[in-house]
Amino acid sequence: MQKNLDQCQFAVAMDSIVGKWKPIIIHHLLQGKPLRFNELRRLLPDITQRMLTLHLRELEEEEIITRVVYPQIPPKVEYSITEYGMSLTPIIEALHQWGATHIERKKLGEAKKQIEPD
Amino acid sequence: MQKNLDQCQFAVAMDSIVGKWKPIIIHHLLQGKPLRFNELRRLLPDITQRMLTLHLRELEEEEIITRVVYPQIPPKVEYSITEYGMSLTPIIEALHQWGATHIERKKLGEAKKQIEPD
DNA sequence: CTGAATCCTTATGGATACTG
DNA sequence: CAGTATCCATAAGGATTCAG
Repeated sequence: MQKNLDQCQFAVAMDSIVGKWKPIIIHHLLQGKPLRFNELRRLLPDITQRMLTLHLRELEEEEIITRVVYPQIPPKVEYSITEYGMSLTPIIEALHQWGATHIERKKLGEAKKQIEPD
Repeated sequence: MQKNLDQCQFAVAMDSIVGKWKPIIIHHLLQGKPLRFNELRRLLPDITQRMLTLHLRELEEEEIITRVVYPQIPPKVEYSITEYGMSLTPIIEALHQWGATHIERKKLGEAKKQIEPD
């Protein structure tokens, strides 16, 4: 048992969720309903097309989501969570719950910095 | 309720744990025993002094850990988890557990890429 | 022992315009 | 509708050296 096994385990897990928009994309797809590209864009008002595409490609590469193209005009593409992706539920839910609990503390911290800068 | 509240919650949570070595530093300090700078270095064989210092400073700033300096020669500094830091337990444990479960899959995926490159 | 300072490379994210 | 293609700015991480 080498000393950095723990580090590798964390690295593997973090790899799957690090990225500004990855957790929330996974979160929405974990609801179960396949979502189209523009549906995701509406759910993430501030994301750019480029970043949405990039993150979806990465999640697909990691087999966390699947991408299904319906060959029709206009194009239709649906993204869904995979079984493997569903295994991330405990992580995503823990993050979501913790964020909900501590968002106010963070906002107070930011406000304090405005008043008493270092 | 604005549409991006979820995004903010994830962002707040991710802020606390994103960083190549943050999860494992928190993980070790969550064991309860205060650790000295060089003890952490031994637990993280591949980290550089600079990165350990930087991450500890960030965790301290976020009030996830505390830093106690014992004014003596040679210097002694101990890092401990705070109550606030302990609230990250569900996230850190979920990451650790998921990584332990899926590390083999990842390694197989890497090996496959060697054989069948894109 | 516990750092700080400097310099450097790469990764990440975004703005904007264009397309089948 | 669902993307690409460029170009750019900043953040993150690392190697190395120096210091109280």
